[in-house]
Amino acid sequence: MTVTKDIRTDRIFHALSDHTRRDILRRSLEGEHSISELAASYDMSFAAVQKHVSVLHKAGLLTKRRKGRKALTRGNPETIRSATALLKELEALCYGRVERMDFLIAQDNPETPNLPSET
Amino acid sequence: MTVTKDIRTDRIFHALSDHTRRDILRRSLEGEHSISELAASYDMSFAAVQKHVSVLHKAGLLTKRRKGRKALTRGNPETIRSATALLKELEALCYGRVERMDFLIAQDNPETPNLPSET
DNA sequence: TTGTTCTACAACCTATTGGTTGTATATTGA
DNA sequence: TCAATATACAACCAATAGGTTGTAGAACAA
Repeated sequence: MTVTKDIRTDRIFHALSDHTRRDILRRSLEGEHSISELAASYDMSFAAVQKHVSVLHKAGLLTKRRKGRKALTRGNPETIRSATALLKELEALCYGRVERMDFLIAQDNPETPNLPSET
Repeated sequence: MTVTKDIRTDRIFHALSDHTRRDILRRSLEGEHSISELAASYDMSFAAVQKHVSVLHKAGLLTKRRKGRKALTRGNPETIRSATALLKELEALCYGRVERMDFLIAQDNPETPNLPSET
């Protein structure tokens, strides 16, 4: 995997890592919205929402088009699909391990796995 | 969607937004690895890799188990699947829009969509 | 024309991230 | 026993994130 592709992937997942941005993305996937229209829904300044839109835009998760004085945002399913594909690849790696474990069965590891306690 | 679930989702995508962490996750999905074993592969300190593992762990993307003095990491496919499911939901929203656009066809928007220039 | 709306963007502030080094502790092997 | 290994974790630092306010310009509506 190339460095630039890594950086693009970093940007996509970073953009998805904020729930306000995920919400903006959801709405932009359902239909076009102006930034001020979006901004009205959140308890933060217009500029803050504008920045969130910018992060999504730079990640390629949404496109913008001008309509008069409005900037209409629209979700870009292509980019979401590329992220989904990457996650599917990760899942596939796991399946690979399960298969391999069929061969290496009855080995050791009785210790209980350890997920962090919810905080 | 509840706040705590939002926070958990934030953590998952944040953990995925760093290519070193994605690489650690890949390897941990293929099989168990000790932290020092992982750390040997990256051009950064042991402590830095340890922090990356911690981020993945807190996001629920991997589990840890003790084996003597080693801490063995293992990828957790369950969490990856939950992230995949969320992205699939987003994609579905988009399909909804396309359908709706079939009804609202021949409206306006001739302007070209605008993705940011690659940087 | 003039006021309003919508966007863009700079400057600023605080919290978080992603790295570092250093110290402490448990486990292993000779 | 003692040195080496593996981890955990604290303290620190520079850069980035996520918010704010303020300013400026373009498009619209009266």
